[in-house]
Amino acid sequence: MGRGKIEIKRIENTNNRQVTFSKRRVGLLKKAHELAVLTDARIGLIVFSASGKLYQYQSPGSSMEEIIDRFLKAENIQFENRNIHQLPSISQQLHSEIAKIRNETDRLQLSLKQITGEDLTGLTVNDLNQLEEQLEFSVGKVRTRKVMFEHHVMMEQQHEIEEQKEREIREMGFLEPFGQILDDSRSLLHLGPEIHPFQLQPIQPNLQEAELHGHRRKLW
Amino acid sequence: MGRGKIEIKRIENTNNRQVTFSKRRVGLLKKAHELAVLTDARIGLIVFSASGKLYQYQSPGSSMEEIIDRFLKAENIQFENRNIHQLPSISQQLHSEIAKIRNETDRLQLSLKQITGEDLTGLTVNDLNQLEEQLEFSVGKVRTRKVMFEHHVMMEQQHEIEEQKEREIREMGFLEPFGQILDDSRSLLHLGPEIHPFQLQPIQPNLQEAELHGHRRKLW
DNA sequence: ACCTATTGATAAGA
DNA sequence: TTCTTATCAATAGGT
Repeated sequence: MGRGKIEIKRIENTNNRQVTFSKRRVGLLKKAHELAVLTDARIGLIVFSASGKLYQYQSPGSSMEEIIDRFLKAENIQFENRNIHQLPSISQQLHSEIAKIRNETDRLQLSLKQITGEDLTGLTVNDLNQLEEQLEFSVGKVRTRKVMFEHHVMMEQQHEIEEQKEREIREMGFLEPFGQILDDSRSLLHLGPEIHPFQLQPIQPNLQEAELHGHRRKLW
Repeated sequence: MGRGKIEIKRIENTNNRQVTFSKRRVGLLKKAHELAVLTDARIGLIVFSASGKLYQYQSPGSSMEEIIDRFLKAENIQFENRNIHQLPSISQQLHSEIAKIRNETDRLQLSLKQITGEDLTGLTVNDLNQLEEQLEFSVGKVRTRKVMFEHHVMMEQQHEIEEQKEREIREMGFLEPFGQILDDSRSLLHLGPEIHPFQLQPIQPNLQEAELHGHRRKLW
């Protein structure tokens, strides 16, 4: 994105390298900020220039320590000389941040109460119809997921059996020709040989009539 | 840089927000990598999606721990210098308060995603059964509520009719109202919320890509 | 720093 | 989610 294309490898010319660092560093921080704001991501970015100067970015309302903390927990890493300290802070900003998140929390709590049926006060008949439809949809997703699980387990067992057979055949001295075929067929099914966290493909919900418990629903 | 210009502020549409996150996350990591390679910078980048998934980048030949370590040391020095004029404890408290509320928010968001079927990753068959049960319960509540509404409307109409009759009768010279019983039925609608909190333990968000994209419908 | 031709990133839609 | 493509944004090279 400039007057010419450049390869992504170390820029040998010192001056160009420094200029590029300055320009792209700004661009990177900007991108990080945009991502954080647009999508509610929590971001921590640390940049040391070749000459050792530090630049950093953290998403609004976060401290780098908070992000690092969370990162280390997620990574389950023990970190010894972790000196937590305080960045210069504007407590007013923090307070308004807190208010913001609290609002969000309240909103979520209400949503949950409504969707669990714990609190349906204030909902119109129309709201209730929509809610019911959402719930039907959710039930469908859950059931689909369950079926997929069962299927997955079945395949797992099938695989065990196949492997056992294979071993037996091999022990009997009739080896070779079958192994490859089996492996191929497995890869077609995208089944890993080990236990994988199971994943569903996104399924487009069927907005058409779904009849459950003999209850009829209207389309919208 | 797309079909249209967008403002840098939180994207309200959930689907767009997730899509944008996925795309821009890739872009950001790429930019970080390019800066690192082109200019010999040491970079550590930590990104948590709104749903708590972790993504990271570190420049070639670095580990995130190394970068964090270096960051903390560098910050300490800077901080030491500024510390004279700062009272860390207050904003530290605020940060930890924010972290606390955010955890709660994350938890709620996950619960909502689970109950709407938008994200069922990480749930065991047992969890799914429990969830299904909860959903059936919710549907029941919603339907009951709808029935009560209908009943209420009916009663309302009935009441109209009765009053009309009454007026007619009165005009004809007779009296005697029947109203009290009907009013009682109306108070049934102000049922207090019954408690049946939905509870699946929030799952520890995991690393790397595992994006599930449920269907989303705006209810609230 | 500023300028702008070009390449790169990405929003919207399929 | 992935692919395409029209548009907007970043930036390489130059002043």
